[in-house]
Amino acid sequence: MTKQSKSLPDAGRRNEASRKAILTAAFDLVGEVGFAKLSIEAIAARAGVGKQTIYRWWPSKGTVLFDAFLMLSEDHASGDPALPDTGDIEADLKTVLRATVDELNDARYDEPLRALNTEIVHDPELAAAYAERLHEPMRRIKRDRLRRAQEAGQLDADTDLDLAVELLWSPLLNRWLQRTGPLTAEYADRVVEAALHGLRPRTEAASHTRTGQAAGKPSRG
Amino acid sequence: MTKQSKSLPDAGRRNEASRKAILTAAFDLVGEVGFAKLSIEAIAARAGVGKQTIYRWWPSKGTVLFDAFLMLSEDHASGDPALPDTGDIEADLKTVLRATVDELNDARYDEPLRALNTEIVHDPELAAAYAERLHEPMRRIKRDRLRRAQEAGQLDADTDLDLAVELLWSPLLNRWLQRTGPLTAEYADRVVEAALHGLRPRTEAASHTRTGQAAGKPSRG
Amino acid sequence: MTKQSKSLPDAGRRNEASRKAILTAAFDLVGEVGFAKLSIEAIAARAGVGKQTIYRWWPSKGTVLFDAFLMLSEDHASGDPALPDTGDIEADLKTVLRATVDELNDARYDEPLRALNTEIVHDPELAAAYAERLHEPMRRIKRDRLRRAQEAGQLDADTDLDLAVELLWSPLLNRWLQRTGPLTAEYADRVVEAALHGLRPRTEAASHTRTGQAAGKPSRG
Amino acid sequence: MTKQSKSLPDAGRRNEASRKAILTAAFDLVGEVGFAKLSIEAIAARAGVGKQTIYRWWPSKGTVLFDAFLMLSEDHASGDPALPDTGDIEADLKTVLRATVDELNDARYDEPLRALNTEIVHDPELAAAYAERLHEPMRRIKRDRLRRAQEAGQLDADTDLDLAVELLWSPLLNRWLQRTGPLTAEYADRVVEAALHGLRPRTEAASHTRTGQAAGKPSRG
DNA sequence: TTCTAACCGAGACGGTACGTCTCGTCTTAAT
DNA sequence: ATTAAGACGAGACGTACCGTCTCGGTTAGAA
Repeated sequence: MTKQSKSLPDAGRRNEASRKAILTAAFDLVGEVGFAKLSIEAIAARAGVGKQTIYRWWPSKGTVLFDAFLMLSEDHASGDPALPDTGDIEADLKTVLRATVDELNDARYDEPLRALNTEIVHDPELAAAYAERLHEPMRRIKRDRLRRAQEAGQLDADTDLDLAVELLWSPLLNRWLQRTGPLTAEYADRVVEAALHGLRPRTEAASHTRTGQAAGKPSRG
Repeated sequence: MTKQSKSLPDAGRRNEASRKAILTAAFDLVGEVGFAKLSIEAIAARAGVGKQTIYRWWPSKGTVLFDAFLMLSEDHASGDPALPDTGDIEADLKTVLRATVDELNDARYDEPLRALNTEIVHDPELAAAYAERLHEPMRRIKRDRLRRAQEAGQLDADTDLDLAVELLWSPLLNRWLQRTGPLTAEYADRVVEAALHGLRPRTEAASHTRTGQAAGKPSRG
Repeated sequence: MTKQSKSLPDAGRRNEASRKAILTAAFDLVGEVGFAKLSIEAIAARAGVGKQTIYRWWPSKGTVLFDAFLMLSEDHASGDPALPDTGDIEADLKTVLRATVDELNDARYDEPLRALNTEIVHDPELAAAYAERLHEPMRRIKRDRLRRAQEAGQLDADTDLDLAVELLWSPLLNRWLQRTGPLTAEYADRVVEAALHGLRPRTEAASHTRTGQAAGKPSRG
Repeated sequence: MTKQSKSLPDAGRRNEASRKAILTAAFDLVGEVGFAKLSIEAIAARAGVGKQTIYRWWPSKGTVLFDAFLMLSEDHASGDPALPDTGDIEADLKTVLRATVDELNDARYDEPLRALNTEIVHDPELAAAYAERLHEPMRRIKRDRLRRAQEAGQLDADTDLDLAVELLWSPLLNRWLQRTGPLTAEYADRVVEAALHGLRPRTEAASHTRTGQAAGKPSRG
C-alpha cells in the first residue's frame, strides 16, 4: 500500500512523480469536497494521471488518503520525535494536549483527518496499517514521556502507560469526532487534571467507607 | 427527520407501514453491506417501496439510519432508564462498562453502530440530532449515577460530571472505533480504576511538587 | 429493438424526444467518425441523454444504428412504394440501378451504410431484423416490377424472381463494399444487360458443342 | 504491411518466429472472439510477444489479420492455380461455385473471413492491398477459365469477363455476408444457370419490343 | 358520497462515478 | 538494436445509484 524510497518490490517501474501528484491531489480534494464526494476520477484528473495508475497501486480511496497522510507525516516528522519535558508532567501534558486541540481545530486538517478516521472505522486492514505506521509511532512518543514521569515518581508505578495515553487523549478525539462539546484549551487542561488526579476525592477520608465500605482497594499506592 | 406518535406536521397522510419497512430494511442492509455500499435504491427495493417515498421524508441515507436507530432504541428503552446502584460506584461502573463492551462487540450492532458514528463525524446536523435524541439521554443517565456517587462522597465534589463521563467512556469508544487494541472486560475494569484513582501516586500528595529523587532522571529540571 | 407509433409494450413510459435525439445523433456521428470509433458515450453526449437511456432500449450500437436507418426510411418511404414501369424492363432496371449507384456514391450515406452492412455481417440477430424490416420490403418492390415484366413475357417464366433480384443488385453492392472497381452508371447498365441476356451466346448454334465460331449476339436490340 | 521471403527493408533484424506467432495468434483469436473483440493485447499475450513488436510492424489489427490470411493462402496456394476445365463451362462453374459455397460455410473460416471482409469495407488502403494480393490472383484464375470458354464459343464474345466473374460470384458472397438466404449447392447451380442463360426468354428475340402477348414462355432453348 | 389532493409503487430520465479494459506510447533489462 | 514485459495517460465500456420527474392507482379528509 505504501512505497519506500527504494528496494520495495513495487518500486520496480513505478513513476514517482505520478505517485506524489496523486497523493497531493487526494489530500487537497478531500479538504475541498469531503471524503464522501471524493472520487478516483477527480483525483486522477487533478493529478493529470490515468485512473488505472491509481487502481494499479491502491485498492481503495481510503488507502490513497492514508498514503497521503503518510507522505505528509514523513515530510515534517524529520524534526523532533519527542514531547516536551520540563520535569512537570502535568504542565507538559497540558501543553501537548492544547497543541492537539489546536491541530484538531485547524480547518486545513479537519476534513482530511475526519476522512482518515472514519475510513479506519470501516476498514480493519487500513486500521492495522494506520495503527502501525501512524498511530503507534505517536503513541510511543507519548508513552516515553509518561515513562519518564513514572520513573520520576510523578505517575503511579503500576499504571499501564498505554491505558494512560488513552485516558488522556480519547476524550479529546471523541469530542472532536462526535462534536459532543466544545474542544478548547480549558477542556484539555481539565482532562489532564482529571486523568492525573482521578475522579475520587484525594482526601484520605475513607470516602468509600461510608456507603459501601467494601470493595475498598486501600492497598494501592 | 423523525416521526412522533401523533400531531406532527408530517404525520398527516403518512403510511406508517412503509416507514417501518424502510427503517427495518435500512438497518438490516447496513449490517449486510456496510454503510458505504448502502443505497437508497436497495432500501426501497428491500422495503417494497418507491424511492420517492424515501426522498419525500428523509434528506439523506444518514438520517434514515438515524431514525432506524431511534426506532430501535425506543423499542427497548421502555424499560429501566437508570444505571445500577449498589452503593459502590467502582463496582457499578465496572458492571456498566463491561456491558458497554459487550454491546460494542455484538456482531449484530457492530456495522450499524459504526455507520451511525461515522455519519455523525461528517454531518454536523445529524450530529446535533444524535446528541439530542440518543447521546444526551444516555449521558444524563450516566451523570445521574455519578451524581449520586458524588453526593455519597465517592467522587470528588469538584469534578465536572460530563467530563467524568467522557473520561470513562471515551477510551472504550475509541478502541472500538479505531481498533487500536482489544476491547475486553478487563480493559473496562482498568479504565474504571484508572479514571477513579488517577494516574498519579496517591500516597504523597506532594509528589508533583518535588522531582526525581527516585530512579534517576537527574538531568531534567 | 424498434418502436412503433403506439401500443408496443416498450412504448409504455418511453420518452420519444430522447429516442429521436439518440437516433439522429447516432446517424450523424457514424458519418463523422465511422462506426469503429462511434461510441455510446458520444451518442449520449450529442443527444443530451444519459447513457443508461441508450442501454435501456438497445442492446448494442449496431441496433441503434439500425433503428436510425429505420427512422430515416420511414420518413421518406411514405411516398412511392413502386419501381418505375415504362413497359421496358431493361430500360427501367437501368434507371433503378443507376439510382442505386448514385445512392451508394452519396457521401452522406456512405459511412452509415457501410456501418450498417458490416454490423449485419457479424450479428445474425441484427441481420434478421435488417432482412425483415429493411431488405425484404425493398426486395418485394423489386420483385413486383420483375413479376410484371415476367407476366409481360419480358422475363423467362421459370426464373426465380428472388434470384433475379440478387443477380442484378449483388454486383453493385459487392463493388461498393469491397471497392473492387469503379461504381458507375455504365457499370449498372452492363450489369443489367448481362443479367438479362446471359453470358452465353444467344445463337441457337449448339454453342457448347463446338468452339469459338460464334461471337454472335445479333438479336440484342 | 507485409513481409516477403527476403530483401524487403523491414526484413532487417526482424524476428521471424515472433511474426509467425503473431499471425497465428491473430487468426485463431478472431475465430474465437470475433473481430470486434479482438485486441492487440490479446494477440500479444497469446503470441508471447510484447505489444510493441506488433505496433512496430503493423499499423492496425486489420493489417495483422490480412497478413495472417496471406500467410495462410501462401501455405496452401502452392498447388494448382487453375479451375477445372472439362470443356463444359456450365458444369465446371457449378463445381467451382459449389466449392465456394462449401468454403464459405466452413465454420473454421467463417469468422476470420467475415472479419477480413468487413475491415476491407472500412479501410480503403487495406482494400487495395486485399485487391492486389488476394482478390486479384483469384479473379485472374476465374477469368482464365472463362476466357477459355469464350474462345470455345461457350460464352458471348463481347462479354466483359470481369463483369462475368462478378455476376457469378457476387450473389454468393452477398448471401453469405448478409445472410439474406440459405447458401446451398442448389443455389450455386441456379446462379450459374441464370447468369449463363440470362433472365430473358431465349425464344423470341423481339419479346421486349412488344408486350404481354405471351405469358407462355414454353421452353427455354 | 363524491370530489380532490396527497401519498403510494413503479420506474424512466439526465447524470456522475464506478472499476475494468484496451488503446498506442514510452521505459527498462536482458539478450 | 530488438525483444518481452509492462507502466503510463487516455478514454470508452457497461453497471450502479443518484435525485428528479412523471405515471396510474389508492386513500383520506373536505365538500
